[in-house]
Amino acid sequence: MAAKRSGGQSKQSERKVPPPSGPEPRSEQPLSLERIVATAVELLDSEGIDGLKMRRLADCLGAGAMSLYWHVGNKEEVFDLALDSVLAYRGPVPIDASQDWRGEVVHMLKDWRAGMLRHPWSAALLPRRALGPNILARLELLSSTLSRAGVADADLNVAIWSLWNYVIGATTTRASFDLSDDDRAAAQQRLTSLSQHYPTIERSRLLLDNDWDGAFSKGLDFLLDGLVPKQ
Amino acid sequence: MAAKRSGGQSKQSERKVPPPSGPEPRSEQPLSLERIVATAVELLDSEGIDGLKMRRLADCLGAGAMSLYWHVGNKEEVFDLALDSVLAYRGPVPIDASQDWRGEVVHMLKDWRAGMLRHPWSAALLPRRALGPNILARLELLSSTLSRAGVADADLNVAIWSLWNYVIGATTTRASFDLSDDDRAAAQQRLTSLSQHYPTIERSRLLLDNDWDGAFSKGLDFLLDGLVPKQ
DNA sequence: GATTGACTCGTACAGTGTACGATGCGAGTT
DNA sequence: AACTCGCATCGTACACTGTACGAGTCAATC
Repeated sequence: MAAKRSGGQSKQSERKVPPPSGPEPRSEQPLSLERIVATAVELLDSEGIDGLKMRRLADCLGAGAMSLYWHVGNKEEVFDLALDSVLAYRGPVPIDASQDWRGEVVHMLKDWRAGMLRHPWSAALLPRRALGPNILARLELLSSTLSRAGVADADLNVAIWSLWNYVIGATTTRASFDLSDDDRAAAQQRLTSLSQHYPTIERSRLLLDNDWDGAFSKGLDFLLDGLVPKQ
Repeated sequence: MAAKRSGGQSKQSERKVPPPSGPEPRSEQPLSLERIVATAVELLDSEGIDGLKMRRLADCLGAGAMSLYWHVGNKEEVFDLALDSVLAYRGPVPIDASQDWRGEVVHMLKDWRAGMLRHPWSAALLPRRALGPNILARLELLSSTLSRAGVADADLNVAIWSLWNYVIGATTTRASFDLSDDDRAAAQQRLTSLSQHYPTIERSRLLLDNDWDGAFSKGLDFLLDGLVPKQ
């Protein structure tokens, strides 16, 4: 197991500031990896995953299309960087430190999910990408917390992957099933018209219940119950 | 909650067989939705998700590129059809019927995962697509089985989504992390070089353990333990 | 023979990512 | 001052994509 993508690391270095003349008249400051990634995130937020074109991104930056390729190896790398930039984690309020392991885990995973739903494109991107430093940091936090909570080293692997799977599955699903009301109405109609084939699905209101957050929390509790049985 | 995609349903109907003259000399039988989908699956299997181009698909079928568009609305629809065609489920051997609910659930979910891993592109496709009939059938089976197992209607929703999340997360992860040995070696090296930052990850051999199947089974057991506590 | 409708496909177009090479620029070095 | 050199930018060009459009084929029907 490990991550894909051949480490890119394109050129570029620090640059002399243009003689400090107050806030530039916008869009004339030099290109930089940070600016590129930040703008890519904005673009992804507003236009979605297919809305990110190299030319468009360059336009938003007030640059020529090919200028981006000095800072970035290819479009894929832009995706990688945008994804990891969105997954930074500052940790919980440090008050309840180290007492409540379960609270910490839940907090981090909820924050993870929330962050990805704030940038829905990230959910679709995650499975295909490398493990960036922010993701690894979260996994490390998860590992150490669970270890402190008493999960045996032999089970740690399974525990982490189970939680990972749960979060990934939940966010990708949620991100792609977030519909307009019209869509929802159409889907409801379609489903009831097929209700003789799927009676239990209908009874459970599987596709109609909108309480994604609650479902995520409850399911996470169940999973944690299984992983670390209450003594 | 519901499915995306505006129902397509492109033209096409049954066609008169060319006067039965034994097995055609290959690649001269007429186009059909079935042939298109089957060939698309083959192509996806061998070339991956980016390897499916309309022109290439048409070539493989011995047809002109634009002929496909008589049977199919657009490329997206090809993806939808290929995905659902891969997710049919025949059910378990009917011997142990209805006794062992947990065995049934595990069997279906393992089969689900196995099917998707046989066609790794399907994992990447699933989250973005509509719920086809084969997927809905699996969800219905899951619902009814869990219901029989004693899960309250109020919890059914959470239970189903939890299992869904787990399966989706596990398969997409597995499908995108399936690396060559070289890749794995490189990743191992990279990780150990960062081991001071991620000590617990290293200790748990998170990225190095290759027993995906075992991890999937164990995690699934934990989750089911949480969902339906052993009485 | 004429008409119709199912089906096929060649051509064309508006994009896409990016290879390549020309250009500008600021700092050393001589 | 003239020079080189590395960083950084960008215009042009190319190969390739999905697919709109319309002309073509062919069998069944009138």
